[in-house]
Amino acid sequence: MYEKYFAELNDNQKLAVSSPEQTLIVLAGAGSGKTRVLTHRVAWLSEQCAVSPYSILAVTFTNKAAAEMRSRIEQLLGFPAHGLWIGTFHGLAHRLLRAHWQQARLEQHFQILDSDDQFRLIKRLLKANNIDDTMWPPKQVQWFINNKKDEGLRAKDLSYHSDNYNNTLINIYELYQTACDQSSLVDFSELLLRCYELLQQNTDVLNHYQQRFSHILVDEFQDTNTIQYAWLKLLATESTCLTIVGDDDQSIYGWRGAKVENIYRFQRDYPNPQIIKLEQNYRSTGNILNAANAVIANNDRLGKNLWTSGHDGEKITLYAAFNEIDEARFIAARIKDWCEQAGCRREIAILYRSNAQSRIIEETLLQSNIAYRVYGGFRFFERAEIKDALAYLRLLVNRNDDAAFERVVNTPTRGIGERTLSELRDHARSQFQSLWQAASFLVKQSHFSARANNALQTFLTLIDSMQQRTADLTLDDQIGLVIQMSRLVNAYEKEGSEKAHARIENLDELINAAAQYSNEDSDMTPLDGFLSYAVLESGETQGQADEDCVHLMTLHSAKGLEFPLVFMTGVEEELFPHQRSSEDLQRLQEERRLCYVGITRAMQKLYLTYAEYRRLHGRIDLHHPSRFIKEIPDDLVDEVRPKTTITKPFGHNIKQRSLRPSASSQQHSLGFRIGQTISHPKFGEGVILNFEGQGSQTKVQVQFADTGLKWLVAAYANLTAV
DNA sequence: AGGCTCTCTCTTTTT
DNA sequence: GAGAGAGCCT
Repeated sequence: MYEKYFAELNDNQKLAVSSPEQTLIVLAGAGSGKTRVLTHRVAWLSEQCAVSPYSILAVTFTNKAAAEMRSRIEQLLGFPAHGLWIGTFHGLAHRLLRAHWQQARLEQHFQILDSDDQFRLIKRLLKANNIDDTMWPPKQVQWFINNKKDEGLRAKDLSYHSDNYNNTLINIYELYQTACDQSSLVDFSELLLRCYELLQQNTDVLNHYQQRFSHILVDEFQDTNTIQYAWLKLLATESTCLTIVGDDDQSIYGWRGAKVENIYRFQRDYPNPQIIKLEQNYRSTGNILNAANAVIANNDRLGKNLWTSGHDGEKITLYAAFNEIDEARFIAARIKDWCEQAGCRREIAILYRSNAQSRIIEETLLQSNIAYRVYGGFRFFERAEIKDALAYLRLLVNRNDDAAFERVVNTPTRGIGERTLSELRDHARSQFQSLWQAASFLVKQSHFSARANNALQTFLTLIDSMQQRTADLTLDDQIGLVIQMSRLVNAYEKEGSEKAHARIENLDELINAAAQYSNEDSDMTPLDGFLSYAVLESGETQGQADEDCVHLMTLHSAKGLEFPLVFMTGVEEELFPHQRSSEDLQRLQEERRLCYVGITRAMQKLYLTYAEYRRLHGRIDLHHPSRFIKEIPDDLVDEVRPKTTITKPFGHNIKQRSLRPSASSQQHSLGFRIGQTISHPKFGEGVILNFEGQGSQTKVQVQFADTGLKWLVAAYANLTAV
């Protein structure tokens, strides 16, 4: 009778699926069937342990993971799992806040601020309060606020020091929160923090959900941040059954607040958990796994070792490209080979550390007639025109939404200039009013010039009449009419460019999206629901999976995916590990985990490529192979060098170079020698400490008296002997 | 208001 | 080198 659940599961997976323990930790290595265990466990609980789906809460990080989990569970159960709560932390928090908006001290029609909205709001606040945005750049302020919220800290929880920088940040945080509250706006971090406070401060609400959710399952636990952990801890009582699944080796989001330590902490907070390691890998060949194991072994970790019952497979190919163009051509050639041997493009992924790397690869694939698709990047609901249209809708729902007001008051232009707006802002601020309230008041007073007054009045009337005329329409008709009345399309038509044309198409697509949207089991109005959906689930709908394309994406976005053939590109110091991560041990270890994630994406064949010269930030620089390459045992790697035709001028150099770059070469170069004092037109006098490279690409390291240590390309540096 | 030039910076990304 | 943003000019 267990066949249904246990078919195709190994012993440890079976153990995890059917564990009767109250607290279960599944340490699931890459490709070890983690999602399968999670979905089977839900089905198991539901059917074998008679746990009602209503009592189960499953938490993930992305909408995609949540959707996939739901569909796989329903497939196992054979019926739709109504009542089962599966969602992202943010999605679930949002749901709770909507249901208990009063206790959460929110307005019923509160709207969600995305990162871009948040950034703009902060920028406006800095300006309005005359805060120097070179000292406190909006990006940093935003990071500070989100970071504090992720730690569960309000402005009042932070202490002032003698440090003016810090104190100002706290003040801005305070100002920002006041502005959000006044406009009924909730940012992403606020969703989590506000929900935490809701549960903490309302025992009736907390008790209700504590009793309801007898079973809580959390995926990707290594990605939880402080507030998410605290939220779970609130929700889980002594009798709650908890299953957490995670992999400390795949924690790659520390930079946005994720705390790997939460896995270790969990073992202290919940005594005697059952710990099951899933180490059998069903994805990759032995060689690939051994490489991954060898690399990750250099980290501090709980310790797992992936193994496979399959064969060793091909060795990993390491290609030392001459430069990034050569690297891209090599990849294109290997893709051609693969496809000629009956492989197809959709089996292939090209991974890179940073998005900037994709350009050369794209150009090369284009030239080689290889269809590709770049993942990540712009999302539909983040496009400017879509956000404009949505801002009109937000104003319909809530006139006090200052962020929306700012966005569309003069979009498309209707003669409301900067001076009118700044007067409006000043008045609103001094009277503690929203911009809408201030505008209504001042227009009535005929406060502005006749022209400005008129223009503002037109805008106010427009919004009001939008609301009246759309009141009884269906969601898509509502949005259609709002777009029409906003004259956004007319403005783009006038512009007439290709870009403007695409924007019009996107607006049409927005209406389509609205027509397809339905919020069955929610007490929100369709418009509230749609607006929240647009912010919270803005991506994902990347269809066209059936096209036979090579996948291009960052290492980060490759997590959770697998491909028969994988190219990991730009495996060079400075780039990977990224220069900004290589000094700090914690961050370096995260880079190494990223490398581990990258390697374990490959099922059959893995190529690692690096370029000896790469154009980065506009400069062509000599690059060393990544330290991660050295961490892979030699016997797993086949090293390939560029064909001599490509690298002729530098061939001797490349042959000479070992993977471990030799410390310092004592040779003379271009008439200079180590220890020599030279002069540079800009940097002044300095002493030559080192050389790198040969011929016209020779780089020289100089310790300048005034400006410190620098690497220069000798041929261009214009050095003169002193 | 809109377009132009100059300057500056330069990961990773989901919600 | 490229894109974003600020500031300036028309």
